[in-house]
Amino acid sequence: MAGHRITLKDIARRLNLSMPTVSRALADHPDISAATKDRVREVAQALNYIPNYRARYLRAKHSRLIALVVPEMNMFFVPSMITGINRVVQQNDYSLIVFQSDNSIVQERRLIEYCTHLSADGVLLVLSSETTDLSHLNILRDCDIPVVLLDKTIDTTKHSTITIDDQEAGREAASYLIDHGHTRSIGIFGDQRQRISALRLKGFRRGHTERSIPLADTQILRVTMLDELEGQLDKAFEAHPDLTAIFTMTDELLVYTHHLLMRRGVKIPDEVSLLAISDGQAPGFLHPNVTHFRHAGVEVGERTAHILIGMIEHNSDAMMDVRIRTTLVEMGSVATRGKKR
Amino acid sequence: MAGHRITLKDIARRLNLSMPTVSRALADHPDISAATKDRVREVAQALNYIPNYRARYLRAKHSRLIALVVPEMNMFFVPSMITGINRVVQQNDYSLIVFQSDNSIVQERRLIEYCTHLSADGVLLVLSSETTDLSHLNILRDCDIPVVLLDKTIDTTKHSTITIDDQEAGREAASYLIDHGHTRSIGIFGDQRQRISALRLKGFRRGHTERSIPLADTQILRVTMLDELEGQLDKAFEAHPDLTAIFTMTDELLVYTHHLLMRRGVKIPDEVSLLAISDGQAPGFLHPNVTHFRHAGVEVGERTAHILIGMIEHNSDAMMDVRIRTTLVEMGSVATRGKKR
DNA sequence: ATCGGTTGCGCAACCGTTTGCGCAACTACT
DNA sequence: AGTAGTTGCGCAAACGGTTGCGCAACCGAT
Repeated sequence: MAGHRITLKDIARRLNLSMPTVSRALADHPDISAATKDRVREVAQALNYIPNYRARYLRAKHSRLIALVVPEMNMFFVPSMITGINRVVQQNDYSLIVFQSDNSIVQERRLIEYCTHLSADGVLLVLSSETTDLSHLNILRDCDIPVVLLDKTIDTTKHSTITIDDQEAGREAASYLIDHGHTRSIGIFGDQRQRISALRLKGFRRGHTERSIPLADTQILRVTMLDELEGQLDKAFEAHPDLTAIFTMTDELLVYTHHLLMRRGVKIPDEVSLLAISDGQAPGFLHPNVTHFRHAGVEVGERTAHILIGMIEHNSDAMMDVRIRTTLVEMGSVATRGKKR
Repeated sequence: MAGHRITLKDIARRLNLSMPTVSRALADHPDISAATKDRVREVAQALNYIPNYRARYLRAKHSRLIALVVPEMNMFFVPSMITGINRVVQQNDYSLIVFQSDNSIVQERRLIEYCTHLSADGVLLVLSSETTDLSHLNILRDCDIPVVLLDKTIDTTKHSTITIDDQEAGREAASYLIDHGHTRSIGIFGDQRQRISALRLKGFRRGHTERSIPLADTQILRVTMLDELEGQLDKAFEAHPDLTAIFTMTDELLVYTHHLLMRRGVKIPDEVSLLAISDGQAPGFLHPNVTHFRHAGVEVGERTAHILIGMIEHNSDAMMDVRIRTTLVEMGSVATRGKKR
């Protein structure tokens, strides 16, 4: 029986029926009598019939495929985000197809194009760090494929976007530190060409000015490559012997900063307090646990997938710009200083 | 121009050619003259022609789709494995489609079936923890879809399998500790119903007996749920006040164990040495860094993908059983004790 | 002029499924 | 008996592309 997959035609032949009848029987179409449906189902079962979705969706305009393009699988945000996306996607009978651009704009463009070849019903995109404009998304619009940008974005976007409220998170972090008496902290931020970094820094700054706490430029670390961190941190400690707190903008920065602090023998939070924006996993296994503003990847993924599926199914081209608020999770790495609080 | 995607027919009409000619021109078929090819390509470009892969592969027997089914996206192994798989898959012009079974056998079965609907060319499967037999893979054989099991497997498999050499890794770990003078260590292992746990434990045991070092059953922790770990660890410390080393079987166990040790104020490696089998990421940001037998996810993914693609393209049903050796990465968390070298 | 070979293209079938429409047979109502 | 409505099914086209084969036109060699 091998060498040939059972088709509707086989079933039809076996029952002296026509293909359309078999097709409708399996689809539970009202035109077909109950008796026939039973016979068809029985034979389909016996012959181990497996529908061919490629053929089915060739006729339909949709494919029930959703593509996700991520720059890389880092260990923090992306896996949990995929978990969230996957959950919603599977619930709605779509399949998720994952591509990785390796932070290359060339790859990203190629993959987006590939999505059109596959006739994906929708695209979820986390921009690569090289991406500076969104012209390569035009092809999606030409094909009427909705796209939602996640997490990372750039300024002039004309596309639906889900991010966390980066600026607000930065502001709250600063505010939280100041509330606990930390008037001299340093903030560790990523590549400033990325909007996400710029916004978090902007918020962090604003949090200080709002409370009229000075924030020198030497209190801001801008880390493009992770291996610069150690040197920059050394300098910051030298410039600010009185610093009492450190804020890290991402999980990557957090775990490495934590590691460096331990190596210096710095006691957390007795000597230096530590605060982060995080997905919530790393803070739980670092010691001591780290207080953070949580930015739950699963939830971001779920909401994003919902929005995309909504766009697909209601053919809506409405542009959304959702900003997800972070939530404070106190885990004891920030000590209270001075008279405040 | 919207509302209708350009097809070969459109191009053909525009050039007064037939569809087959256009198709062959774009495929660079030798039967077509260079002049015609140029004209076709030009028009295709101008009209923004996008091939429909569903239609193309309807005729071909293959889909150039590879499905990956994982139980969950934990933060350690899976992301790096996906990175590796993705690299090879993309290099070979396949696409990777990722499903998550949430550690449910029901989901796993459903997803495997779904792979057949999609006519995936091959399936990569990391078994869910609930899976105890492989009968749900028969449907893949019926459809001539090759499958490779990764990382996790069960005993009676009749399928190609890529794992690390779990038993050997366990043995080497024990041996390494003994070499460094640790004759009283405890080993932390996962759910014993999983083959991977049983093998690593078996190896750890053998490593001890080979060197005639006794290993009491109280030196073995079997952790099914992570929250049991703390209690079991307390007991072990009580039962073996002379213990000098701890071995953890996975990254999850490592980070949590590390956390608990820090909380107890245990100095690593001065008071207790720490050794792990790991993907290599966590040991780098824990403090101190952790010596481990590395089990590189990227490499596993790459090799697996290669093997699967080989099976697909050479139609080989040869069964392979590849065991990848781990490599020792010394990061200073294991101290040398006693007279031994 | 005849023949064999090449070049460049079109015809038609095919992949597996869905769907609009038509139609025979049957039922029920006047 | 005639009409109208229903029930259950088949015909054929369509989705968008690929492929085996045929064939006319042209080439150069005999």
